[in-house]
This record gives sequence, C-alpha cells and structure tokens, in this order.
Amino acid sequence: MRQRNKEVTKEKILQAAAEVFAEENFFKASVDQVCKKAGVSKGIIFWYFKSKDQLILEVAKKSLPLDIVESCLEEKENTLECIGNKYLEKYDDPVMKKLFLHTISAMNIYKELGDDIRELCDSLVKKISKRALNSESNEDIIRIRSFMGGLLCYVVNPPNIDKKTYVNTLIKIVLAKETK
Amino acid sequence: MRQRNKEVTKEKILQAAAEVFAEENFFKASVDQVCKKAGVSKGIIFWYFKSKDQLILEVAKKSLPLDIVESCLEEKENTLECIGNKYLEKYDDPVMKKLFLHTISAMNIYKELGDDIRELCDSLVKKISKRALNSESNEDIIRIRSFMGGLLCYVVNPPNIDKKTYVNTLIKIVLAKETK
Amino acid sequence: MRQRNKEVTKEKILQAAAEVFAEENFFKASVDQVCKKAGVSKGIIFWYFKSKDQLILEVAKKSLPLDIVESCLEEKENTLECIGNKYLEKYDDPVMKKLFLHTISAMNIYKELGDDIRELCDSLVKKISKRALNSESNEDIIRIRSFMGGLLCYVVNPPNIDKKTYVNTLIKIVLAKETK
Amino acid sequence: MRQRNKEVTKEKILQAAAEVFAEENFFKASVDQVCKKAGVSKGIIFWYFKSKDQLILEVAKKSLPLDIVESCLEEKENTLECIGNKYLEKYDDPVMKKLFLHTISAMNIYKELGDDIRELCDSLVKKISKRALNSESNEDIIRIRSFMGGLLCYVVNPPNIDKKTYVNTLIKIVLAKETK
DNA sequence: CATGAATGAGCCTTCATTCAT
DNA sequence: AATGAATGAAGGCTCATTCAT
Repeated sequence: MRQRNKEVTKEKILQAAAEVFAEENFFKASVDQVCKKAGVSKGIIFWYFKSKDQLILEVAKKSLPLDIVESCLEEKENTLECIGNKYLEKYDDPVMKKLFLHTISAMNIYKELGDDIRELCDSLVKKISKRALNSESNEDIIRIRSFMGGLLCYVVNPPNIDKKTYVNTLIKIVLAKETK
Repeated sequence: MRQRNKEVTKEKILQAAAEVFAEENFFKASVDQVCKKAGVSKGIIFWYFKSKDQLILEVAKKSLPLDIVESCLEEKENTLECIGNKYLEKYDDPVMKKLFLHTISAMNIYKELGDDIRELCDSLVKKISKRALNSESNEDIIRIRSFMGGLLCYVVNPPNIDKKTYVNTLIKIVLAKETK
Repeated sequence: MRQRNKEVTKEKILQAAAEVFAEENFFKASVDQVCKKAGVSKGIIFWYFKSKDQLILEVAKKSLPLDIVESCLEEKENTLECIGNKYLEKYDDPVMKKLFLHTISAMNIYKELGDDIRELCDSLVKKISKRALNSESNEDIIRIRSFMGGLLCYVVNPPNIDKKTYVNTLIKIVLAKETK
Repeated sequence: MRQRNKEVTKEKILQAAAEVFAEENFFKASVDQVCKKAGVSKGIIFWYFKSKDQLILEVAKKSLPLDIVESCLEEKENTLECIGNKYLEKYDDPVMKKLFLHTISAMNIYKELGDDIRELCDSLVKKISKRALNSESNEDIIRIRSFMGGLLCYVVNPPNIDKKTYVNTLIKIVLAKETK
C-alpha cells in the first residue's frame, strides 16, 4: 500500500472527506470516518493536511459556486442562463448540495469562507448585473440577487419542476419590467 | 411562583443556547459553553432537555421563518410585504441570522428540521402563491421562490440597501409581468 | 464511586502521579498510567488539573527541598544539621528522590520550576550562609554550595555510609578552616 | 570518501539530536525535530540508529563527565584542579549542561546510564580520593563527593563567581583539615 | 429543582517505525 | 545510503451524559 501515487492519495482523501462532511456536517464528522471511507490510515491525513480545519477549508471552498460565476462572466452572452444551468447542475450532486449549505453555515467560523461568500454576493453580483443588465443600479442588483436567491432556494429544496424550465422562468421573471 | 421560576430557567437556557450555537455551530458548541453562558449548572440542562440534540432541535426550530409566513398568511392582504418586512426584521438579529443558516445546514441530520423546511418551501410557498398571486402555476411558484430566495440572499449577506426599499423592489421585480 | 470526597480524589491523583512520574519521567509517563494507578477515570484528572503540564508542575514543586530549607532557616541554630538531616530523609523515599532529579532536569522547560530552583541556589544559599557562617563572602557561599552539592550527590547515588555520619562529616569538611 | 560522508551524516545527526534533546528533554523531543534540525530525512536516522532509544543513549553517554575524570586520573598531579577546570569548561556549553541534567534524570530508565553514573560516583570517586588524598576513608570519600557536588551545583545554577576562583576555593575548602 | 463530581467513549493529533523506491 | 509516504498505536484532551447529594 506504500508509495501510492501521491496525488491519488490526496484526491482520495478529499473525495472521502467531501462525502463524509456532506452527510454529517463538518463538525459532527470525524477524521476517523474520513480515513475509513478513503481507505487510508489516519496518520496520512495529517501528512497531506495540516489539520482537520485545513481539510474542511479545502473541501468547503470547492463547494462554492465561485468557479461557475467566474467562468460564465467570461462568456460573451447569456450570462444568466450559463450561471443558472451550471449552478443547478453542480448542486444536482447531493454531496455538493449538502456541502454548499454547510459551507454557508460555516462562513462565520472560517474567515476565509466568509470572505469568499461575501465576494460572491457583492463584487460578483455587481459584475453579473453589469454584464447581464448593463447596469449597477440598486434595483438591478436586487434583480440579480433574487435570481441567485431563486437558485439557492432550488438547492435548499428542489421543487418538482424541470431544471431548464426553472432557470428560464427565473430569468424571465427577474428580467421582466412592467411596461405600460 | 414555582412554575414561574421553572420557565425562567428554561428560557435562560434556551437563550444562552441560541447565542452559543449561533456563534459556534450546533456541533462545535458544547453543553458546557451553554451552561456557562446561562449561568446554570450542567446537570440542569439535562433535566429540562432530554439531550443535547433535543436542545438543538428546540433552538433550531425557533430560528425558521415558519411563524412569520403563517401569521402573514392570516392577514387579508399585502402578504408579500408582510413576509418581507417581518423576515428581514427577524434576521436582523445576528443570532437569529446565524442560527437560521446553521439550521438549514442541519436539515439533513434532523429529520424534523428537514420536514419543516420542506413544508416551508413546498406547501407554504403554494399557499403564498395562491394568496398573493391567486395562482399555483409553476411560473408563479417560481416567482414566490425567487422572492423567498431574494430574502434568503439578504440574510446570507446583507447588501448596503435599506431594508424597506429592498423588500419593495423585490416585490416589484418578482411580480412584474412583461406586457406589450 | 460518585461524589467521593473531593480532597481525597485530588490527593489520590497527586499521589499516583508522583509515583508514575518518578518511575517514568514526566514526559514518558502518560495521563492514562496516572489514572489507572489512581483508580479514577481519565476525565476527572482534567477536572482537577487544567492540563498534564499543570499536574506535572504541582507534583514537581513538591519534590523540591524549598520547604526544608525554609523551615530550617527559622530554627535558631544547627541550620546545616537540620537541613542535612531533613534533606536526606526526604530523599530517602525513592519516589521523591527520582522526582527531584526529574524536576531539576525539567527546570528549563517549566519557567516556574527554574525560578524555584534558582531561588534555592541563590537567595536561600545566601541566607543559609549568613545564618550558619555569619557571612556572605564568596568563599562562604561556596562552602554552602559544596554542602548542598554533597547532599545532592548523596541523592544521585547514595554511598554505603550512614546518613547521620554522612551529614556530620559533610558539615565538618565544609566548615573546616585551615589554621596555622 | 564514501566512508567519510557516512561519518559526517552520523555526526550531523548526533549534533542535532544533542541540541534538540537538550532543549526539549529526551522524551518530549521527537525524531522529527531531530531530522529537521539535522537537515536529513526521517528514514536515515533509523539506518544509523536502531531506535530513538539508541540515539538517546549515544547522546546521553557523551554528556557525562566520565571522559574528564578518566583523563585527569592519568595525569600525575593536580587531579582535582584538572577535573574541576575541565568539568566547568565542558558544562559551560548550555547544550552539554542541559543534557547532563536530563541524563541524570534518565538514569533509572536506561540501565546503561545508571551503571555509568554509579560508576562515576563509586569507583571513580574512590580512585580520585586515592590519587588526590592518598586515602579511601569514608571521610575522604565524602570530601571528594562534596567536591563533585559543588561542581554539579555549579552546573545546576552557575553563581556569579569566576570559574577558576570557584574551583580553587572549592578545592581549598574540601581539602582543609582543622588543625590546632 | 439544582449542583457538580465522575465516567468513558471518542476526538484530533503526534510519533516511532517501516519500507518501496 | 537516502528519501518520504504510509501505518497504527497512543497521547492529551473534550464532551454528552449520569447521579449522589
């Protein structure tokens, strides 16, 4: 079992940690559960990660949708559609979904996570607004927020509605402007 | 008088537990921290609450907005405004706010919480839709969800916008229907 | 087993700790060994002592001869004889003897112990010199130090000489002044 | 050249071990700390030394003053002066000084060290007595012991007295015989 | 009702040691 | 000779829970 490929072991630990933490919450889950699920010894976890906190942080960061938003902002058009679809896809995975909620809940404990989430809600929302609505007015910021909120709501409890339809309807709603 | 004192102690424990759990997460916080903050002995907590889980459950349930939604549904009109304002007011309290996020994160661990949250997102959203939009169409369900999501988003990271304005704008957006 | 007399439990732990630490060295010995020897649960040790370090410190301090020197300094006369006899008696107990050597060895790790030992070697040696030799000259300080050193040497490896004789001879030697 | 390199590595490890053990005590210090300080890999330590205990033993033995006593016994005269000066010089090095005290403290755990120390205190003290005082009477044994003790005392807590003076005064004191 | 000493399982982490490379 | 990933036992400590008082 020795000298397994270095990257493989670390990846196995991260994967197992994600699953265990998702099911049990970062703080209820034990390092023991993680190493058992990963099929590695307890000691080796602390060879790759300084502490349980460090492992939590690495798992938690991956559960945020920062990557999605950033990649969609680079696209030329259909920013909202891009975000909506990728978002619902990412959190279709029950592990990611649960992890995401745990991560939000842990934002006050891990400063680093708090910073990431606040960036997502502040500067990234502004960028989305600019790109999608060509404006940064309060009203448009709130449009994007209610869009993001609608997505988050889907994650918390997916309704019996097809994902594509959900995204499109959501976009239609938040973009609609009452005309006379 | 006896009875009175009893209630006082229980309330003291619940209040302290709410504060400690908010700051530390249900599972990271210890019963010790709670009894220290409440100024009571460790033993007494287990006299009032069968277990730590029971205490968590009681604190967690109070952190959900079920009460708000239910009371606003009894009002004749302005359901959304009622919900929006009371919601932002409830989660203005940092303890409630943090607790709410922890509770969502714990919904998979405590079946009871999961049930409550699913009820909130399913049957209550339907009732709101019926009352506010006079319809239960998928599109209108999504309107209400993006409204609720917009509120949740406010809790996660309050933007620099006045609460009243935020609620009103949110309502305007999700209700708007494109007309020709 | 509950609600044993408080003082009794603490004393039992201290006694067991002294024995275990004496045999094994402070750092090689484990809290587990201590609680097993004391016949108490592991947890209770941390109820009475904040940490293993705290327990070590409390045991270590008792192993120093500060108490002996101080009490003999209060006597009117025969200071050296008093110290010598009590000293050899204290370290006749193999637990105390071993503990004393461990404590000296740990003086650089625990500042508190270092301070105590330095006080013993500096200010107390001076007081002894004043009381016994009526002088604080360097030569007389060294007399007292070679007296204390002779005692320490006895502890490290007791020779086959009767304790009383050893003390008296030691005193005679260090007090002798070449006369013409 | 190969052989040369081998010796260099082993010496590097011994030197690092001495420093680490001096600072931290044999049992508190870890092999990890040693290999980090030596700048070698963890594995190689176990190639040169069967176990941590073996490494401790090798470092500890060097910290005893056996070599000094033996070499001074070979000199024709001034045995005590020779021992005194070399002794204080050896333990002028803070690493050696701390190591010496740890070694004495560990004499009950490592039989080999105990044997060495007992030899130092018994047969070597006798030889010194014979050589320096031309006698092995109990009184003279105690003279040498109080001399050695005075030196040990210097190591435990060096007073503010010049080393040469300390040694000479010590010798004068322990050799002095009351005359009429 | 209330206290707090006592328990024992379990937690995170460290560490001596091994061994494939 | 030398490396460092891997192991598993143990270590110090915490914590939910119990219960005599």
